[in-house]
Amino acid sequence: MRSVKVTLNDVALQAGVDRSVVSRVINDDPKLNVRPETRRRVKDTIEKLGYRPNAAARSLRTNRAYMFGLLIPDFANPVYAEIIKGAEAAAGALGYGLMTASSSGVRLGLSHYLDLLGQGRVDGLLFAGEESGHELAQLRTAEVPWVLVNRTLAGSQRYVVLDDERGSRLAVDHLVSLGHRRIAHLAGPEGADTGRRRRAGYLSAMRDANLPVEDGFVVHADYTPSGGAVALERLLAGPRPPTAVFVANVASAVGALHTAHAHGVSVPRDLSMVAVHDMPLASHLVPGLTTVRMPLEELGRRALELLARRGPEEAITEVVTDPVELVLRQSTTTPRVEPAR
Amino acid sequence: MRSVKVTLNDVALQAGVDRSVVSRVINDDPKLNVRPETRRRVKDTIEKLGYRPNAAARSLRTNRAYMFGLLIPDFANPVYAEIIKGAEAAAGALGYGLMTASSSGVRLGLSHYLDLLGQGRVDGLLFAGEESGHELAQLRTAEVPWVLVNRTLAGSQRYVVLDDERGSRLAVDHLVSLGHRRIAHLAGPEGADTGRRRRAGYLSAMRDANLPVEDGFVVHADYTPSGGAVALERLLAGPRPPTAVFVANVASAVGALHTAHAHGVSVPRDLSMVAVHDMPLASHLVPGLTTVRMPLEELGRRALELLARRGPEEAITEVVTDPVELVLRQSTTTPRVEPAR
DNA sequence: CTGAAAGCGCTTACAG
DNA sequence: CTGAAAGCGCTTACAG
Repeated sequence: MRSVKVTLNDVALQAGVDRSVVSRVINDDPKLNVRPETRRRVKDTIEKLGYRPNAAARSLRTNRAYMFGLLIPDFANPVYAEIIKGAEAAAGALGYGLMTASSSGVRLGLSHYLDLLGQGRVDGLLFAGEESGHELAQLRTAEVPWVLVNRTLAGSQRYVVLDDERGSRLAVDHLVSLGHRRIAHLAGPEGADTGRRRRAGYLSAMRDANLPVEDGFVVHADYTPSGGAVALERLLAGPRPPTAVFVANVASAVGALHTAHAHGVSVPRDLSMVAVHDMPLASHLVPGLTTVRMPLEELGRRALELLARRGPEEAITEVVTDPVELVLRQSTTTPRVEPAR
Repeated sequence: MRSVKVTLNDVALQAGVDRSVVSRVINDDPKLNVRPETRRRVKDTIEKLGYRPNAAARSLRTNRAYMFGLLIPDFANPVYAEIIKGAEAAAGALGYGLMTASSSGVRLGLSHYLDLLGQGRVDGLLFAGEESGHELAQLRTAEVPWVLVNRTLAGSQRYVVLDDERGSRLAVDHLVSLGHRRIAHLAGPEGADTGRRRRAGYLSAMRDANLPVEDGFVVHADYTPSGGAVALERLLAGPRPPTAVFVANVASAVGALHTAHAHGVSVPRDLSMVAVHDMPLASHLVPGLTTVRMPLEELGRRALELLARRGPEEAITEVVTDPVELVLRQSTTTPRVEPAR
C-alpha cells in the first residue's frame, strides 16, 4: 500500500544504468554480461525501492501473461478443491500463476467470462465446467488456448478426463464380490458427462456379472447432499429396494447416508453403499464411507501441463488413470438376506 | 482458439473509422457523438471480427485492471466457498472479475504471490489467510490496496470480520438453556484469529452463566475433520467428560461426530454438540448438526465492496453481524444426568 | 559489448 | 466536433 509507484526507470536512474540492463538482470538474460558489482547494485536497488515489474506492461510487450485461468461450476463441491490443487501446483512449477473463478460467480456466463479475460490476461484456460454444447461455440471465439477438464464435449479434441468407467467397475465389482445381486445406481445429473461415463461403467459391470438392472434402479441426482438425499428416497420407495447402491459422487452420498438413517435403513446392514471420490470427509462420516479414489489432483495437474505444453491447435485427449482404487471402510458388507438362486 | 489476433486497429480499418472512435464506442464515451449508423457499423464489425480488447494494454494505459484477487489458505475448507461466492458476486456487480488462489498453491508464500501479481494485474487484494504477523510486513510492500477477511492482525486497520463472539455466545447460551453445566470447547488452531475470538466468546458466556470451565475442557484443533476427531478423543479421555461441546468449526465437528460414534458416545444422548458455521453438509450429517449460521457470503461481499470503494489509506474495520443465528437440528438436547448441585 | 529506440494495444487530452 | 499523437511500462532486435 505504498503510495509511490516504482518503475524500471526509477531503478535504472538510481542504480546508474540503462533500463535495458535492469530488465536483463531481472530476466536473467544470458546474453547480458555486466560486472558482478553492477549486477549486485541493480539487485540491491530493486530490493531497496521494492520494485515489482508491471505485469500489464510485460504482458503487453511479450504477449505472455504467465498466468492461467480455471473456471469451475461451484467452489462448494469439494471435488474441485482437489483439481484446483493439482492445477495450482503445476502452474507454480512452471513459474505461472493460476486464477480460479466459478461460473456461478460470473454473472452472464461463459461469454462474459471470456470478455473479462480478454486477451493478455491469461495464456490459457481450463474449463472444469458444466457448459452445454451451445457454449462450446463461444469457447471457439476465445482467443486463448483452452482445455476441458473432467468432461468431454461433442466435436472437441481438447480434454483431460478420469477413467470413470474403470472406477465404476471397481465399485460394482466390489459389491458383486460381497454377494450383492440387487445393486442400484444413484447416478449424476442427466446432462453431466462424468455421470454418463459412470453410469456406463455401472451398466457394463452389471452386464458382465450377469446381473439385471431392475426397473427404477437407476436414479439421477445432482452432485449435492440434498440431491443424493432425495434420490435415495426414490430408491427406497420401490417395492423391493436394493441391497446395495453405487453412488456417483461423494457429495450425493452424504445426503443418501442421511436419508437411509432417517428411514431406519442401517448402512451397511440393510444397504451397502460405495461412492466415487475419496476425500477426508468420507472417512469421518457415520459409517465411514467406502469409496473409489480417483486421481483428481493429478487430473488438474495433467490438464494444466498439457495446456501449457501443447500448441493451441494440437489435440489433447487424455485419460488420467492412476490411481483408481477402492478404499474400504464401513459402509459395505455382505447382503443380509442371501439372494434367491 | 482462433489463430489471428484482432486488434482495435483491425476493427477501425474494417469499419472505416479512426481507432479512437472504436475505443470510444466500446467504452460508451458520452463525449463522443457519431451518427447512429456509424456506431452500428462499429459494433457490427466488432461482432464480426470477434474482437476482444486486450486487457494488458487497457490496464497499462488506464492503470486499472478491473480485476480483484483473493487469497485463501485452502480450497478444501467449505467455509471459503461461501466467502468466495460473496466476493465474486460483489466483484461482478461492480463490473470487475475476481481471481482466487490458495496460499498452499503459491509455492513460496505471500511474497511470491505478490511478485506474481506485480502491478497492473489486480486493483486490490483480499486476504482470507492465515498469514502470520511476519507476513504483514510483506503485505506492506504490496503496491496494491488490500484488506484482511475474517481475521485481524496487530497493527492493521484494514479488515472485515464476523461477530465471532456473538456466535459463540449464542451456541453456549443454547447449551446452558438446555441445562448443560459441564460444557467443553473444541477450539480452533492456537494461532487462528477466528479461533481466538470464538474462544473468548465461549469463556465470557460461561462466565456470565456462572459456569466453571473445567480443567482440560478447552482443546485446540485445526479446522479439519481429522483435527476435530483427535481433539474430541482428548476431551473424552478425561475422568469426567463434558455433557456438551461447543465446536469452533463445522469441519472439525465432522471428525468429532465420528470419534463420538467410534467410542460409543451417542450424540446427542450422551453428548450434545453445536458448531460454528452452517452449511448444507451440516443438515446431512448423522445426526443433523446444530450450528450457528454466520454471514460468510456477506463477509465476502462486504470485504470486496469496501476494498473497491475505500481509498488505499483509509481504515476499514468492519464487523459483519447479520445474520448470526442458531440453527437447531438433532445434535443437541438436555443432559441425561442432572449435574450435582 | 552496451544502450538508444521502437513498439506491444490501448485511451484520452488536445490540436485542428 | 473529429482524429492525430502521445504515452502507459516494459522487452529486445539492432545500431554504434
